[in-house]
Amino acid sequence: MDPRYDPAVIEAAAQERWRRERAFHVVEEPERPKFYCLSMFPYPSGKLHMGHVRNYTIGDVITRYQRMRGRNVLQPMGWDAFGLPAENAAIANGVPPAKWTWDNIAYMRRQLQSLGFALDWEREIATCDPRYYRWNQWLFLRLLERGLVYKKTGTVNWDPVDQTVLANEQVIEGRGWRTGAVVEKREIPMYYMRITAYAEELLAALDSLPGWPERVRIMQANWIGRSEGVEIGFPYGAGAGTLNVFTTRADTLYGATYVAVAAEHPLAVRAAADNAELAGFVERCRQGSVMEADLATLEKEGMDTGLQVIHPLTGDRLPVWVANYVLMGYGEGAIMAVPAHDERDFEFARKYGLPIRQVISNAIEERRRRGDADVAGPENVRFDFEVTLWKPWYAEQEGEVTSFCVNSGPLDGLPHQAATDRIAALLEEKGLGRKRIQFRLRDWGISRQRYWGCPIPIIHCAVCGEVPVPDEQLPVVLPDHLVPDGSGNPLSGDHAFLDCKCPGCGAAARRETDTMDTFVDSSWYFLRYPCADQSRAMVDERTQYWLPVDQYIGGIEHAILHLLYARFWTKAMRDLGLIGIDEPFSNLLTQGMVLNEIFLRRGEDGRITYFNPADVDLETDARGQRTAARLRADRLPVESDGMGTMSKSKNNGVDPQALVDRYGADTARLFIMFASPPEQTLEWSDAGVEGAYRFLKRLWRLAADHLAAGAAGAVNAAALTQAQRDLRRKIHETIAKVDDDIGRRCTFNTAIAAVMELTNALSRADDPTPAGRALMREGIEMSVLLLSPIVPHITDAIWRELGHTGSLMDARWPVAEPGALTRSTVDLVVQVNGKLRGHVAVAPGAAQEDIRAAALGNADVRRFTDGREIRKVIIVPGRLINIVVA
RNA sequence: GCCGGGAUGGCGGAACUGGUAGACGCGCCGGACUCAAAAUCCGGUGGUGGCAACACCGUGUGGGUUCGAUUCCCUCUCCCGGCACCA
Repeated sequence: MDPRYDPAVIEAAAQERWRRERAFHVVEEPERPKFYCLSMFPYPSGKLHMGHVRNYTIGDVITRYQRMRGRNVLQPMGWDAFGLPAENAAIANGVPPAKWTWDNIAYMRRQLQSLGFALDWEREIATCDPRYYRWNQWLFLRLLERGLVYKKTGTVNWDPVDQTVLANEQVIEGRGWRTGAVVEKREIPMYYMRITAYAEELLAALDSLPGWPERVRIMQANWIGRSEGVEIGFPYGAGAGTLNVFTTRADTLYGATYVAVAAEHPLAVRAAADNAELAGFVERCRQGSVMEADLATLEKEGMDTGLQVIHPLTGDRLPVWVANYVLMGYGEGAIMAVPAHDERDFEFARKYGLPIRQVISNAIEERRRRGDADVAGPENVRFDFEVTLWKPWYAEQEGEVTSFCVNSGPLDGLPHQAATDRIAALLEEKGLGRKRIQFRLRDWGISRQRYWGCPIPIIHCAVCGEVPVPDEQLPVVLPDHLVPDGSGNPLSGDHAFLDCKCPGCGAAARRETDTMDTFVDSSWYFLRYPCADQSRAMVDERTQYWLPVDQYIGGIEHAILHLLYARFWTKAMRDLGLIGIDEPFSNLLTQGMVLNEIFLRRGEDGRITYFNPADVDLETDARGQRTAARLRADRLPVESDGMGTMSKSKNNGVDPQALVDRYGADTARLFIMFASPPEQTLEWSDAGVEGAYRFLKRLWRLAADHLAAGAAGAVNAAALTQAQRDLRRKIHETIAKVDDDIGRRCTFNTAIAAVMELTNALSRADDPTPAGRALMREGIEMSVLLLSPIVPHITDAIWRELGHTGSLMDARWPVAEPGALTRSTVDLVVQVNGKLRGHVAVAPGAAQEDIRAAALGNADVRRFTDGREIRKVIIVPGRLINIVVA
């Protein structure tokens, strides 16, 4: 065995053999347990970034582990190939998005292969391939037939200069990214998918996903936002219908002092028609972006419409305001405002001098008011209702402080739920309200006014209207030679695409030029890998075999949208009879982002220049504390701006290719798995990479030194010295630990640390006896097996050097021998008043009395207990004794 | 603004179910090898005090529960992800 570790040679050899043997290609074997291991497919942006390497290494470790456990494992890969960056590249370089995308795919595929991932490339898909996206179109038509796709207007960002729709990302501080023009909101017709039809199931089924992180399920539940409330009609007065609002606090109806509608609400539009000032306000509300984050931080503004509605119970006339904090997209686009008990209404009412009327009180305040001396005191002052100051208890429903209605006629004295029930009954009698469930979730608008996406299969006919493209004419193929220039969709000017015949009447007609949201592409790609070559159907029986995905791995940033849309599509396809599963992903692992330090200099003109950490040298003092950071080129200091996600704009990316070229794929894989647990953010460290490389060199040398000393026999467990038994226990404890860390916990960092501990122990062993040599061989073999999912190339090479002829990838995953794990004594910690004071060694399973006596008799312990009263002795079996003294 | 998450030595992190805080790695210090350096190997390394044995302090802030809290509860601060057209 070559004493020098040469990753370039061994990695190329292993990869070539895997390719020749089609080692990663799998076929359906119904009698074997299957395992579908899926990583989120990449957008082909040009080259891999560290986030990809992390994502796919996690998936590869799980894949190889499950394979060694005997499962039939599918790990596919493909390309989320439609989207905005291809159009941006076209604008910048004049290259057609299709060519740019396919070139990127070819390059990134080679990169993935060089990292040694066990991917079945024979199932590769790209969403920009008509053989894939024709099934987007086909399913769109099926959903259209069932009313799950429909058309209505939606609000978009409009750049008035470029005359084009902008993505949220293209709106910078309310202005268009290219033109700098103030962005407007514009209403345009769009196709929607009726995801809200599945809202109840999408919410309820979260409970059936124990393999998902709690935080993702909570985020999805909050996103769906089911709330039970009451829809209330405020009559316009002259017998002309009602203004409807939805509220979860119908019990505060008597405190409603005004009604507010969104600027887009029909009532606001009507009122603005003959009120110039109001029209101006509504117009101002139309400025700026459509993003909720922007809207939610706006200063609350509003204007009286001059219109009034009638309170359904008191008959009072309430003013109708237009308010920018009322969202058209939620509920009815109108609210009843109860300033006394809603913080936003309170702020608004204070600003515009609208009346505030208390209708909720609480027991403590009421007792104070009646002069109950027991509750009089400074600590209860905060329960005074005060009209100038907001206090959180105003908005309490029922909690520790019992609240109930006041100043509310028939509701007085009732708590929240009873009052809500009463109000609903009273309103229902009058035909002015009913209980209703409202979701925060909105239907999914899928129309995009863009070129580089899947065409929506609709034909516009002057006679027949909007006509679905017949199935036999699918796919509607996107022309691949166009080059967008940033001023609208080039499809609108491409007559070869545009012009067609109406399938209904045969007249000349025009194709729909909107394309689909790229979330559509990614909502079902995992169903297509199993049958990527199937040309006659969207999915087939192979989909049935592989689904659901047993382990899905991807970035936490997809916790809501992508995962919710994919769940919705799965359910919709199930209801079309295409698949037999309810949920697509049984287990979900959400990886954290990859960060790196940001270095910069601020110029005199305030301009910031960013420097790549690879070009910066760090200086430290004698303790290792950072003293300076200097740019290598000019030796002058640069400023650190902390850690941030690797990005082009901050110039703090690390190119995975450079890493692989210098250290090899195994070092890259090892470092990225060792640096932090997968769900946490990962901070890049060049020194850490060196450390990973050093470990692999040590592992290699350990094996080479062992082999150089000649053959070793098998371990005879019955004839070992105490030191040998201890080492053997370490070997088998490591097996148990690594199996648990990889198989159950997915904490690959601690699995690697455990093997490092083992190889450290092996290096120190220095035992030339036959038994010692046999133990060394067992230890090296186990280390190689346990590390093989993480660093498959070096372990494959050592495995062969050890004389094995079969493929390591298909070797049996090791299992700890129970006999090797037993101990003759257990070390217990002794605490006095919770502080560590001593240790005692006892036999496993020693009686409590004996443990107690050993602890109390321990000399280190008696220094702290002698002369003091022993009040209590707590014994935690196998762990510690805590002696409580006075 | 709203929803979700995070904060532990000089640094990344470990401590899994409330039970020895700092595993493993990096960095740093000392030593071996070398003409020398690199590489490699050996030893040390949370802070403060002490010659030492040892003691005290210590898991973002302030409080609480407990025999015992990095872990559970409340408060605050800062950082990160998402907010429906980036993917």
